[in-house]
Amino acid sequence: MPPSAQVTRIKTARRTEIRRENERLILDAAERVFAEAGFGGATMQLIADLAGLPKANLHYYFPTKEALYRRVVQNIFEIWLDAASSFDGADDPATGIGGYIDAKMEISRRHPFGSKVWAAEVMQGAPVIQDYLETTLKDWTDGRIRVIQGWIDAGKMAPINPRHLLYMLWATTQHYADFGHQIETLNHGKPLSDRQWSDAKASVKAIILRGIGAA
Amino acid sequence: MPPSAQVTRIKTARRTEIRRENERLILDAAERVFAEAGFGGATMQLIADLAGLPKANLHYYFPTKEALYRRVVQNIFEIWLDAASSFDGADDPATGIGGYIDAKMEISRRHPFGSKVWAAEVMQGAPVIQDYLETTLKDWTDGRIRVIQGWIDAGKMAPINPRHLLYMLWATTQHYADFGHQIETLNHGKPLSDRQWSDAKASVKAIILRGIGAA
DNA sequence: TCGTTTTCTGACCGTATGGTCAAGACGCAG
DNA sequence: CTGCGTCTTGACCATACGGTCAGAAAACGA
Repeated sequence: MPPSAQVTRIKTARRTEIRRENERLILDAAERVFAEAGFGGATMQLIADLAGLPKANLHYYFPTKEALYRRVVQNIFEIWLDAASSFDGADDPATGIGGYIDAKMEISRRHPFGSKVWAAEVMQGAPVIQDYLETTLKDWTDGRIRVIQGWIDAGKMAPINPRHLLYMLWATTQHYADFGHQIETLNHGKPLSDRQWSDAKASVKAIILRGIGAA
Repeated sequence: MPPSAQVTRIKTARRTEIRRENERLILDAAERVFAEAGFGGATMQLIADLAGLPKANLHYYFPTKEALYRRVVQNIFEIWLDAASSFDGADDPATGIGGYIDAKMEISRRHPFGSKVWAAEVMQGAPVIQDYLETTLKDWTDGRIRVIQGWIDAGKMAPINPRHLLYMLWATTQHYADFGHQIETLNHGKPLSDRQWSDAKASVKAIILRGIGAA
């Protein structure tokens, strides 16, 4: 590697630091605004204000509103897929599915905005991430269905339809993020406490694990 | 009743007929557009085109975009509450909850657009129907929780947390509407067939009813 | 200090949107 | 036909939005 190239790399790294910090600032603000207003209702001005930057600066880092939105959706999708690790490496459904429920409930708690953005995107027909649904998500789903079917064949759980079990897991865990406002309203207007989150996790796991005969 | 009043009533009835027909046309179009684009992304022009009416005509029947949206949300909320009847008048959880699942799955199938509008509204903090959540929904929820608790006390089902059971019912059944596009994509791009809908209903009921010890 | 690259930002632009309005069409009772 | 209330609609308006741009400022290596 010639010296000039190394210099360039260092310079790039430094530049990248500023860039990354601002991109993070913008992405955080965007995630929140997109979640609370939807793509159509979100404005670049609102995101800029929340990020504490002038609007023109947003367009310096993200050329268009769509590009910014795409990045937000991709980010949450990656977090979402990471929860799969809880699923793998488990020999029995109680461990695998129980761990998956815990992981996804934790995501709902820690990333409620991202979860809502994802939900809204899918509800509107996934105009931006349709290819992800057809490739990554489909592969992921097929793989887990095989795992669950294996447990059924091994007599470790009742012979339910694995696909609908997966849908139930997704639905139930995401509900605590997507409908968090409704849940909060029904909880005397207060967010769920630590104890209540534990109770929610335990309740979901209890019903589902017993429901599939793995309790 | 004086004759003049009768005449007025007939006239009103005729007028109302036209009015109701056009309102229905507009509301159907609006429900679809709001579901597919969100409130912010929806435009009066789009709704007008889908309804086959000039845009100015929409403003004759609904003064503002918000008024139109409010009506759409109220409509789905009423349908949604009607499913409660399946819940009442049941003496055991298998009948009551099983019937409720059937009813809500049917709503997801027949009113996917309304379901999505409702979901988006709640996800964005229920700016329009917050009062419904605090009054009607809260009362409804408290009532069903008492019913479920009664079943538990009578030993008809396992002692799970009724509130989280309700959330699971809502989440799972609405998922088939709100995430219908994702489900369709994972179903080789085709909508669920009659058989697949039956399978979904049966799977959901099987897991939940067994999960609460009422199978 | 100088030169270069990256970052920042106010001012600006074309367009699309929600909403208005006035004029007319239509239905209908007298 | 006439008069009256309801409905219809093209044209129009003010505003807000996404996006652009030129030039200033800052960062940084030499």
